[in-house]
Amino acid sequence: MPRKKQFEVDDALTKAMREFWGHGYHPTSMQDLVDCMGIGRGSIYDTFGSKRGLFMRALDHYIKVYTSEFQDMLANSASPSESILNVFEWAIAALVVGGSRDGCFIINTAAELAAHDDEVAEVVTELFRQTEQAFRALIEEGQQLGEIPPTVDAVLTARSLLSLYIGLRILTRSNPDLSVLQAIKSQAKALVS
Amino acid sequence: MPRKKQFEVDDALTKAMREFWGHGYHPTSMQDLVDCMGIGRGSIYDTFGSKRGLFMRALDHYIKVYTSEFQDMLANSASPSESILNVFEWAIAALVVGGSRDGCFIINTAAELAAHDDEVAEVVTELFRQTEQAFRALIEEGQQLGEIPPTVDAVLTARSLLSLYIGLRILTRSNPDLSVLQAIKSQAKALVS
DNA sequence: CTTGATCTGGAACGTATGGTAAACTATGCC
DNA sequence: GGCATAGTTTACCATACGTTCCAGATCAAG
Repeated sequence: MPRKKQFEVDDALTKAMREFWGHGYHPTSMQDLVDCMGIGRGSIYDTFGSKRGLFMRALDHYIKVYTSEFQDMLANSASPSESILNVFEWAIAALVVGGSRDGCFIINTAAELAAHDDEVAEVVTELFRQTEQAFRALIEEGQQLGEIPPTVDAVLTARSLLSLYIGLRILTRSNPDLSVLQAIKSQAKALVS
Repeated sequence: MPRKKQFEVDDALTKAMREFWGHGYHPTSMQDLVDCMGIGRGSIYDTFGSKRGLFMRALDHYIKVYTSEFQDMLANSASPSESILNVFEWAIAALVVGGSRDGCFIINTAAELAAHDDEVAEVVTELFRQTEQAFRALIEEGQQLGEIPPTVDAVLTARSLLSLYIGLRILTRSNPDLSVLQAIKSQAKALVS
């Protein structure tokens, strides 16, 4: 009976995500989204309801991708402390290899919207919390393996790593100076050595 | 001969700064600015040229105020390492005392605009550089006084403090969880102990 | 092939945007 | 007091915004 959708929702979401990620919520117009997603306005509104609805879906989509890449990175690391370093190396590589100053979608969104949008704040906070937990788990794992000193406070250090990471990502948006970014990575290493 | 300005430029700038600071560049409309500055559109355009011109002036104004407060804080601290801690305590207090999630204007601007606006990126990067230098000077001063171990790498640690600070400020925008912020402050202390 | 449900793309809507132009008002020197 | 100068106010402009709507295209079931 019904006609099938002529576009893949996930494809469209990925394109919208990239647009929002790079430019932010407010500077991205519906026309930009129509152009980059390759589908009509009507289809966007039928499928996602509103610009904000599309943004929230794009944010969720990013979290899925982000979480997935994060897991892959963990799986491909030789040890917990190397996993931690890889997180920082990965963020630096995004700048060096791609030359992209887009940073992290979640962190950009935290800065742009979270202060005045409680729903966004909740999503963002939850991911920060998860990231902190992931760092904490890696630290504790490393301690059990004996490669991270037992004197390291797992909770406090996980929170510090999160803050260092956010700082690195924000610096990336304005300052492509590698030596600063490498210093932050070194500090992350020092915290778990 | 000419009629005198009926408003104080600095007053108007302070009001505009607060508006941009709290809401960001794009979500702030000229009408918002007319309302909050208490002067007419014409006067704004005559004095500041454009919305962007006003924003850049507001950003400069913030830097003046920020730098001044920074110097005051340094002058009122008992020692270099206490100065460093006060920077973090000050950022936390802005949330606790005022309940404001506005964060730091510069850091918000770095996240919102720096990636696509080279002039903004330059201003922001310069202030980051100055902040890093201030941290570095404090560390070296503390080392000469013997309160910070000579084994601490001043450059690397200054950069880490900057990154921790930026992270703290971004977290403030979404997550008013004090224990996380206190952990970051503790880490800052640990880095210079 | 017809039918009916769904999807699509673009036209159209009302509003709000950043910016401008011009009339009006106040000031201080001649 | 006139007059040039500059500040203020108001109305306005063209455009761009997010959203809605609808005519037509496309599909699957009967």
